[in-house]
Amino acid sequence: MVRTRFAPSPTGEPHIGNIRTTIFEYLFARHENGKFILRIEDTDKSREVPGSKEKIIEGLKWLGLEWDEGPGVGGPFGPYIQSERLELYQKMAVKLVELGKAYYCFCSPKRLEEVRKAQAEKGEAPRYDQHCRDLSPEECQARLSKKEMAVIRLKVPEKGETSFDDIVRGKVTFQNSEIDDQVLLKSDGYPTYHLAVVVDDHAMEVNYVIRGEEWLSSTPKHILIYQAMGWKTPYYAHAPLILGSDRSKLSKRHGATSLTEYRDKGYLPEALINFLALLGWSPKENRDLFTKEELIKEFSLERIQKNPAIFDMDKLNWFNGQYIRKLDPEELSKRLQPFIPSDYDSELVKKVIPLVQDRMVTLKDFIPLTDFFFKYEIDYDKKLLLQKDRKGGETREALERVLEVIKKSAWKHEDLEKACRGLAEELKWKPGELFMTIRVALTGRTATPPLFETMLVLGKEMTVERLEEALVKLS
RNA sequence: GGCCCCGUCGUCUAGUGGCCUAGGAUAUCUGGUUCUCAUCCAGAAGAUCAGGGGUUCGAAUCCCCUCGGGGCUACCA
Repeated sequence: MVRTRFAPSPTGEPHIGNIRTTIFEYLFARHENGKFILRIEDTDKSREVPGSKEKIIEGLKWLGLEWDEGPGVGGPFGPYIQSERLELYQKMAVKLVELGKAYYCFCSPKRLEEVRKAQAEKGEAPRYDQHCRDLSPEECQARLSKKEMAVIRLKVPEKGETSFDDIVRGKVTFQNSEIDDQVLLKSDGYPTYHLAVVVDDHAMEVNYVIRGEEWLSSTPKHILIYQAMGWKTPYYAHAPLILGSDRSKLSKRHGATSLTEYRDKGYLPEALINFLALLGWSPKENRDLFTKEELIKEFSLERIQKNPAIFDMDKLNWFNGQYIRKLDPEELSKRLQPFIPSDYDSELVKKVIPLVQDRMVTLKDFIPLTDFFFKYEIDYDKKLLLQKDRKGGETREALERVLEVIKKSAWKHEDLEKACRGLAEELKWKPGELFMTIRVALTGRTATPPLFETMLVLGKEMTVERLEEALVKLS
């Protein structure tokens, strides 16, 4: 059975690039009727950010990427939080030492620093000089019992090569001589990522490791650990990175990088999933709009792209607009709730929605598009009432006639429009001209939903009031 | 610097030796619909397939070199 996992480290906001890869992990697991696991990799105490674990969980829930095992839902291989599994890693690290595949290292950070500096000066690659690699077991025991600080390092073979068959990249080979003797267990008793990820993926029976390309060059270290332990290696699929507009790794300065930010900016989870799934992966079918279910049906690892993709906000906006338009108005009003003040009249909101559904790109657009429906006073420059070459006098006169005609008209779209068009003809105004003046009087702006729909939602009383207000402005 | 990965319209991509004088989407522009703004519809422009060599009757597709971009190079993930 296929088992994939998302293994975030709680060091900040859920990054949109990781989330894209997570979507791949999720879609693949679902496509294969496998399991999707969430595991928190909190092995670096110093970088941990309080609350970020909760944010990650909240973000996944919001996106609808439900996990089968992990925090909150449990599972047969728990706990799913690495800081609660320390003993396991320690045991495994010691076992590697006993197997002769790893060794204790007593070098101080200061010495390591000096070694690296010297290497840099000589133009050599910075790496551990294997100073402690051949310490005798007796000496190690002696120093350990004196409570000397130590780490456990991987004893990388000096010769040979390590290669693997990456599902998206094909065969990738590294010379063992190029691989550093990686620290596996830190002096504080915590594992490094490299140890923890292998131990847990094995323990949790994860057989498909799908992750970002930044991990490609550490994969041989992981394979070496699997081999040292005599464990079966998983299948690897390294997905391309997501880049910013300048082609460097997507970061803060390119705009929003956090999942929660997109939620707060009014993006729909279904739009985000659709958009992100198509960054670095493409379906066989030549179309863009896919529901989560359709993505699950279509997804395959083989169609993951090799080259990195640039995050294009314009296209996300297009997707979001598409999904907003598809929403049932009732549903849209639900989604809008976090974006409108709680004292807004919900009945009025429902009446306004159909007028702006085609005009919204994000949920956040609702307020700026419609605020004039919800307040009594509107503020605008009276010049907007004056159409090209029209004087104040004739405009006032026109508005007076509009008032008159509207008051007499039945409060129906058809009748209102007929009355106003008739009036325009009588006044020898182009309908558009007259409509624009009315529009400004009613809304304070020049771009709005269609005029008569707007009137109907505004109501007769408010319509009349605002027209009178405009007359005052013009006097 | 070293190692590894990558290179098709601005962007996301289709393409796995002939269907490619390279298709779709988005963005841009133009036109239509229209009371404005959008939506919607139609159309245009936009890629000498990074460049150069091969292989082949034939290459975006296979090989080599060059160039360019990216990732990694921590007791971070």
